[in-house]
Amino acid sequence: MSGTSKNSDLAAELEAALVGVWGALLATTGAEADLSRTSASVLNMLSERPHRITELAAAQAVAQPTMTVAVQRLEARGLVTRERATDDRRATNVVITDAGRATLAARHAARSAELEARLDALTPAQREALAAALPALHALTPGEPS
Amino acid sequence: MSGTSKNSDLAAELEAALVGVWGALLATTGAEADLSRTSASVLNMLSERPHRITELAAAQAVAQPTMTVAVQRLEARGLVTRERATDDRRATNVVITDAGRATLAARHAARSAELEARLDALTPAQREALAAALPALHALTPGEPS
DNA sequence: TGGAATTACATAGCCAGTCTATGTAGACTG
DNA sequence: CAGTCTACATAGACTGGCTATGTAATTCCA
Repeated sequence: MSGTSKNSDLAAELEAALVGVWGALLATTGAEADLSRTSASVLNMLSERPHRITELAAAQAVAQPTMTVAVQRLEARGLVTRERATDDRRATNVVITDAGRATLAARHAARSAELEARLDALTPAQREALAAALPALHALTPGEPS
Repeated sequence: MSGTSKNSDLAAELEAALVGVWGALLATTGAEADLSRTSASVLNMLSERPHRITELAAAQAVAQPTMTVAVQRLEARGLVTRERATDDRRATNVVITDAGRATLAARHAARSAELEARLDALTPAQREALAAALPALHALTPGEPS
């Protein structure tokens, strides 16, 4: 029962652990940086290069009108700008602003700090266990490269 | 730089991994079972024993009116019932229904199946690494006992 | 080449879920 | 027994998601 062993057990325990950790992270860092998961993820995409509304909607798995409104909110907060695409005048290029990059950086810093504080409280062995599990965690996420 | 080593690096990588895994789980299992995180967590609490609105609100770290409305929605969907407490007639005991338990079971099954399928695709070594990291993951979550 | 289909986005209306402020009924207390 | 406290409900506002639909630009093809 321990060699072959039940992936379902591991799945259940892992799920519980993930719920706990993620919930704790959300509770502590989600409050300060008042960006929804979708908005934050959009900003992350835009930090690499401009994207169109439709691209963003597809990438975030939300409906296009949802993304239209989300981008409008981001624009109202000065985190992105919209520009008419020159090649296709129906389309809009959404571009991150300096303020957007700053917000993103602050959010990342807050998360890292929070997680780092929790990591500091662990034993070295526990930290090593986490580090050793990182590749496996990544492997659980097919869509995320590298 | 490797013995003492940088928890900030581990924090950053761990955050990225958690975002990925959690996002993937949400994307696949979150759609079907249309329960919010709070509602699901409430049902989970109620599956053990009935609770009062205030207890639920405190446990979920939401305001009491939020929980009142959440319970009303759950009641409208037949997942819980409310009963006047006999000892304190101001208070309400929120009780899970059979439908509520069924919903919970379906949700858990979907999550487990999804995660198990992903685990099956890993190498045994990766699964062992995840199993070994479970205590550390739990330790990252101060609020969650055992 | 001009009308039909398609595409990219916007608008409108709805719902869930969260908040603060406030109301109400029961319980407690001096 | 009057005042206060407690448990919950209601009201109003906001974010963030959805579907259905509208509009303007582009593409396609007969």
